[in-house]
Amino acid sequence: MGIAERKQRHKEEVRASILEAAWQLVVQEGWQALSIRKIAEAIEYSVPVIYDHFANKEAILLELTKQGFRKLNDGLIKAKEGAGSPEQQIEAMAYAYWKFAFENKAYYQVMYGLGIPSCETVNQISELSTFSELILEPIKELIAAGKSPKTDPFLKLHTFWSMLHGLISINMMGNEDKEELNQLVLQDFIKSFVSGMKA
Amino acid sequence: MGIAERKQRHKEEVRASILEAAWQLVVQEGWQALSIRKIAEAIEYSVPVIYDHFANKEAILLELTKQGFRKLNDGLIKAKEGAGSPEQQIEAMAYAYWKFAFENKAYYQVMYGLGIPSCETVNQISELSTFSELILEPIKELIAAGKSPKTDPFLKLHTFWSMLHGLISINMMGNEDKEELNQLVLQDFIKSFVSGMKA
DNA sequence: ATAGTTTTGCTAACAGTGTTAGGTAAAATA
DNA sequence: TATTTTACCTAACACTGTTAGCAAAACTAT
Repeated sequence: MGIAERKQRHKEEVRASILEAAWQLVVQEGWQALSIRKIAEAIEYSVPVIYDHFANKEAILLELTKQGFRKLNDGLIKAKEGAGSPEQQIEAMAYAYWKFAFENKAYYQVMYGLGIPSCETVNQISELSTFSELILEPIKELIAAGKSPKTDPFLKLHTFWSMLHGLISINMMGNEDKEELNQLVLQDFIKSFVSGMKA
Repeated sequence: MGIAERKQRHKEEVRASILEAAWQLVVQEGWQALSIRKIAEAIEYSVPVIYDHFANKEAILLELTKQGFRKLNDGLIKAKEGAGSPEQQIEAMAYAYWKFAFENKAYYQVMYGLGIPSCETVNQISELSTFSELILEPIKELIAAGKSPKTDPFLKLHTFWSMLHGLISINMMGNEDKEELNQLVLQDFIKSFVSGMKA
């Protein structure tokens, strides 16, 4: 009965090739230029085949965002593991986040930014991000060791993430001449964020 | 020779009606649903007439973003004028910025967010924002009055804006149940931002 | 091996998009 | 009144996402 399994395997291959082709197109031409027909041409199948694997174009984008979040999370986990103190952990993760965004601009733009995914889609996604859990721990440690142990860690988490996201998204839309400045801003922010919890 | 002027006036009326119809559609159905044909129908003209007034769809969006920036700047100026000390000015402008974003979600999404305008377009836009000039002054005052007068005001400006933008854009994509939290984050941030410059 | 059934993949279409070429009728000018 | 300019529209082109319906291939059962 290896037939069914071979078919299954083939089906998954096609599905994977759709995602791969889609990703290639997004990287090469930007997500705006992504089209079902181009994907079909790339995988050497006709258009309707794609709809046997994905309900619609948005589902493909959603899958790519999931890939992006997985990759981001991997990077964050590694950064955290490689760091020692809570401060260093936070700093390392901030840099990892920053690095991911700029080494994978296409991913980041699909993950946030573009208005394409509907609201429900975004909510599904945000659950995927383990960023919260990863960074909440060192934040709590820092607060506990500081002089204001009543500080709300969720508040700080939210501040941290917002700042990081804002810095990245502002940097992504155009101003490529100010990268050094933003490096400084990132450093400045991390420093003041950390010291703000100690005090 | 009032004929030419009457014609001119009429042309401007049509142009204005295009922008108004476009704006209506963006507000009602979101910017994704905006189409040239819908605009044409709304203004009761045929499609090509629109191209007598705008080079392409993007030019219409660009004009809307300009309107948005004008409105935002007006709000910021008023907020600044109504405030006293540098701290209060910064706080008032942050709230004005926040308020604008959520009372004019469509504007804010066209101004930032959506990947539609090309990079050149965005660069044209960012010059329009007088946010920098407005907020730089109280930042400088605050730094001068503080204990670290060597602090780079541009750095602080950048930090401030990034944070604000990040907070808003994260809040805009979905999580409408956490508005109170984000209000707190905004307060928390402003506080730590201001005190960070005094120290 | 043959008949029937499921799966697989295609062509072609629908409805929508931005954009433009080309023509007509009205208006202004001579 | 004749001519030129302007205003405007119809129709098309080249795309987009999506789907209905059909032909051929592959598998199953007799």
